[in-house]
Amino acid sequence: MEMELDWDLHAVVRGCSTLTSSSSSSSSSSSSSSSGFGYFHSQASPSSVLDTEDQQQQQQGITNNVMSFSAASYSYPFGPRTAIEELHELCKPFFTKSLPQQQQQQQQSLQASSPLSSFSVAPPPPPPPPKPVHAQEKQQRSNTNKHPHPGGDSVNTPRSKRRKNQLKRVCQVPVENLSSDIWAWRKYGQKPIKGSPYPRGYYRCSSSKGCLARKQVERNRTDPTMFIVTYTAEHNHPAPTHRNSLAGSTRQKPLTPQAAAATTTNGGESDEKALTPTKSASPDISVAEEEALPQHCEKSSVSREEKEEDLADDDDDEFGLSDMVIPDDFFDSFDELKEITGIDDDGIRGDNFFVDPFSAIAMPSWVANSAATAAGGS
DNA sequence: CGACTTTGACCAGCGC
DNA sequence: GCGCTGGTCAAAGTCG
Repeated sequence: MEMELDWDLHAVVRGCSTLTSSSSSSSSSSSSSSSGFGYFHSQASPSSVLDTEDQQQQQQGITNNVMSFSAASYSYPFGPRTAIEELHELCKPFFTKSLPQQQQQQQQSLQASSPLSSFSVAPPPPPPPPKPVHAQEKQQRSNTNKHPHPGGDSVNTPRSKRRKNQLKRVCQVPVENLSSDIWAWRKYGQKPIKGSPYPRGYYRCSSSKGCLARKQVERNRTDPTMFIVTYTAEHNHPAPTHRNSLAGSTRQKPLTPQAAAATTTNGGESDEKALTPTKSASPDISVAEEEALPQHCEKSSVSREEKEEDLADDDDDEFGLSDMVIPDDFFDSFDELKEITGIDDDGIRGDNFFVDPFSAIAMPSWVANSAATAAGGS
């Protein structure tokens, strides 16, 4: 049942940083090895991404450009730092550059052939050649074409609605991976998406005011155990070494009257909301979830429709290659871990799952919670 | 008090 | 041109 779905990952965003810290520190303030993410600077990455992206799209569409990241890096808690670094490494290709097509394909085959595909580790991406910044230019252009919003929060980022052909990176992230992002994200909106029973959450980088980085998170409509994370724009600042004051805090609020009402009046997302006992209505995954390491990442600058289409088309592909059958395989795989770490089923499937050595590295408890519920609930 | 989530409203992009 | 849809804003409320 989805009753347990804990969409309340809100603050999560920050939680990710936690995982970077040593296992002893579960609080948000933990320092992360974020340095590893320094690569996510805006200038160079977008362009290369775009380039690759365009190529990929032209050559074969984006459907196959999937990178798989997984809990693999988490799988072995021994050596938090290493795990983190690994994580970062895994994220690199996603954040800054696209994995060479061949590699990605290899990756896919790898995944497809492995029962534990979700745990396969993407090989570190080769250093991409420096490229001109097309993506940003594109975005800038698009922004400048619009009227600055009266209440706009940024001087150089006029309010822009849909950004046609804006560079995007689409990732499929398993619930268990929804935590490993060092960036702090702040939710600024949520909308039900037509055709999808799940709402889409909108997040922006909260680390820096001027940062244009955004991400959208929505549950995969065909596989609720997976989340579709779409990254837009790039961070224009170094990765935070630590999160803000509220980092790691999960705003678990009781169902407010308003939210309660919302649950009954919100169409598509209503069921999800209704299923959210501990949260007000936040069907969408929290940041943490989203930030999770990308299980499957695609970069695309395609328009919405195209993207959705691709995603839809990818479903087969993605599932074919990842076959994220989380429930059994996933937990089975943890049985061994369980043995090693000494945590019990409750620890694994429950809130404490990621609070163990493994979790300390990988995810905050809240993530575990949401992940567990999501995996089981859907 | 600051940062966050929630949520309704606004508005631009897009298809017809 | 119109309507639908998605992306963003901002007020209100929550939390530490």
